[in-house]
Amino acid sequence: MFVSIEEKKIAHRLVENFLKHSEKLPYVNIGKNNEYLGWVKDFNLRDSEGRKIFLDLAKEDDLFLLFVLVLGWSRTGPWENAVNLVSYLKINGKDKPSYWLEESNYLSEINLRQQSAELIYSQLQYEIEPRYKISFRKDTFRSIHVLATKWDAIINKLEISKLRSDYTIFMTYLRSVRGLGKLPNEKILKKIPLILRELRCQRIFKNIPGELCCVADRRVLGAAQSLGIQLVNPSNLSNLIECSTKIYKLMGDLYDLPLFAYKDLGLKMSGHLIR
DNA sequence: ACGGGATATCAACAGATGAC
DNA sequence: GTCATCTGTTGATATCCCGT
Repeated sequence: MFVSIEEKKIAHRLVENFLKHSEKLPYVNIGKNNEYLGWVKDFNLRDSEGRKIFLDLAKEDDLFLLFVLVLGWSRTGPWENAVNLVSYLKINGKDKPSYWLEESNYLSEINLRQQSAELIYSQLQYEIEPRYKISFRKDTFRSIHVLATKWDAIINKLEISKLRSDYTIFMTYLRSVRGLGKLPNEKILKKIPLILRELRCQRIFKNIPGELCCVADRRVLGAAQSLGIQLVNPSNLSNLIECSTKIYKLMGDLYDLPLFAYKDLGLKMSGHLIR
């Protein structure tokens, strides 16, 4: 996809602005070389004993939770729900694929979900209070079960992708699994790059290209539109990759975050920048 | 204060539209 | 006609709103 000189200028300004204000953005962790360190590196949450909640993706259970996070985040609702769901599973020892493989377990988790949401709220210390009451969607649990049934295959595809240095193998496979979307037959798409982004950020797989790591969700697309950056509608895997590639060309190792944060930067910049 | 219906929100999907 | 892109619909659920 074509990147114009004007788009490069817009991106440059946005990145400058983003870096200047990144400390005020609760969801942003930035490293010494102005690179994004990843979302799961630090959720800005602590358990009752004051220990930070985060995912170490070198551990298989935490890797499983990264996928759960993505499933939760791909649902409607405040993003806090996804983070709290992952924290609930981690703190309460429900972070193993084998647990979710059992049909009786995932069905009982559905029934428990209201209590679980209240439980985790009482178990955590928040640096920033969630905006709404924590709640867990029913359909997310079925998807976690499906994830568990495909877990070995998913790991296998990741390994093959690593060996061949082609992570579209993994993406294509994940996209093909039915039941990871909110309906039993639906599939996941938009948030697939997030998985690769977090793995790249933690350097678990060292040959993941940044071009496959930018999320283009509604918020990112909206920001691009109001800034005058042209992105295709990521309605299938090839569009998604095209979109992610262009964002990476513009933003580098900050990925989609400057665009994601655009709203929160309270920008006066769009007026000057576009014509 | 409480329950039920309407509304807003989002991503995925499928059908419609447009370009060649 | 084929392929890619655009648009409208679908479905779950939290929140809002109103009557009781």
